[in-house]
Amino acid sequence: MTNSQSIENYLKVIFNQAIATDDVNTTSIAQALEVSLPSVNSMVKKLAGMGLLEYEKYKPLKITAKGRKMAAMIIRKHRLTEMYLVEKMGFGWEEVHEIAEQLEHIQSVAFFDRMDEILGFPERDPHGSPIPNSSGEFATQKFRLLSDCQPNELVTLKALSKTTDEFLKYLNSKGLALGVEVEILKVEAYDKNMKVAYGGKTEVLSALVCSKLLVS
Amino acid sequence: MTNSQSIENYLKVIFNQAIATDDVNTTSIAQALEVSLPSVNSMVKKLAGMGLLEYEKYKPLKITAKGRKMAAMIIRKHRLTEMYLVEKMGFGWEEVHEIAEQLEHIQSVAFFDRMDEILGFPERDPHGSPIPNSSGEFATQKFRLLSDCQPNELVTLKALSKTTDEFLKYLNSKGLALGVEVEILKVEAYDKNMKVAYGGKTEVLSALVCSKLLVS
DNA sequence: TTAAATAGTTAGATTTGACTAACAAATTTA
DNA sequence: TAAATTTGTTAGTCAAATCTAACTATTTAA
Repeated sequence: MTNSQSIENYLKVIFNQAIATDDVNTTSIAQALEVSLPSVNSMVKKLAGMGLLEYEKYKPLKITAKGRKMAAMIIRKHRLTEMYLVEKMGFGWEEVHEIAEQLEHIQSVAFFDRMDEILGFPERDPHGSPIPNSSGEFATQKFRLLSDCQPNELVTLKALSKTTDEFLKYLNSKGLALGVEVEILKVEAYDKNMKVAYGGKTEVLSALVCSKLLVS
Repeated sequence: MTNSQSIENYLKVIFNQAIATDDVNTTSIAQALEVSLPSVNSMVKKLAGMGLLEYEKYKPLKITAKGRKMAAMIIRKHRLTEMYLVEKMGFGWEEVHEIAEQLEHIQSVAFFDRMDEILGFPERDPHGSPIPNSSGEFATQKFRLLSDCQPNELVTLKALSKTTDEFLKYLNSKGLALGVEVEILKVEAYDKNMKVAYGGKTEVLSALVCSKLLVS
């Protein structure tokens, strides 16, 4: 095999970090994968040898076009799987990440293309993250953070940043789902708590929560 | 991880051979997995250490109850996946083995239990092989080989033994599918070719083909 | 602007699961 | 039953992916 699960996991992490900052550093990869720095160093050299990264000693890493494409295909598998699990198998959005982490390493292209077709070629996964198409391209539309919105705005919840299963369960308990219209009633100056209205009720959302909700 | 994909593949092969003969020998495992004899030898010791096999030097191997159960769970995953791919994702029965070989190593129990539920707890996979339930038990009903049937018998195709994708494509081309009623018209004494009738036509099936078709 | 802290690297060990070469036991067959 | 063949085992090697310990380069801050 030319690409092991390990390689795929590194590539995915590197790709995700490259979206934010373009340059990627070794330490952040080590943290994301919960692996030692020397492990990252040796894998990085290997990936560079495969033409997936540009590597020079002590310089920040850069992902190549080839690396970006391969990473996009893995993320495609992950997000299609999440969508399939929610839409076609009845799982909750807080249950699917773990399962998709495993399924994303399945090699069969036909399997994922069939999922894609059955789902009607969705552009976003259940958490609002874009799903790369079979060429590796995906929607780049940027949403605003709810925490950057002002009182009296009426916005729609479109996606989540940095989710965890715990956060998703919290959102379930508050009746917050993608597509919900939220009106900002008040922003507390002191701690940036937001008083909002949606689904016929009012709630107070902490700054932490608001910084993870993407709206438009 | 206490069970790697490698361990799972060994266990599956050993289990399948144990069905036929109870005793299992090292060489047949090596052939089935396309691996060297010393590789099998060292893995067998490891599996014995895990309580999945009984091993004594130069003696035939025996699978333990624990090993049998673990193997059944892997086979359950494989066969449920095949059934799901055919019934819910529109794949042909000749396409699903390869994909299921990969999916059978997914750890999530919920994923397979959900498949099982969606499929209505099927007892057999698309090739007629029994699917172990979530406790590891499965149908043991034995079918007859078509090659053991006599002229003038009317039988129903129930399952296949030793299938390959090529054989399945051959069956597709002949319009042979599970559930088809087959009447045996004549058995050629010399080469055991069978002249049979089904679906409003007659065909001549070779002894090789007849020895892979299970009927009742 | 140098000392301290952080980030990255090298060397060498470990584990897993494979391999080849050499050998030993068991079985088959002449 | 003795020789030949087949089957199983041991010893030692290798590659992948991890680790710790020790070291070097870069960045930050006193």
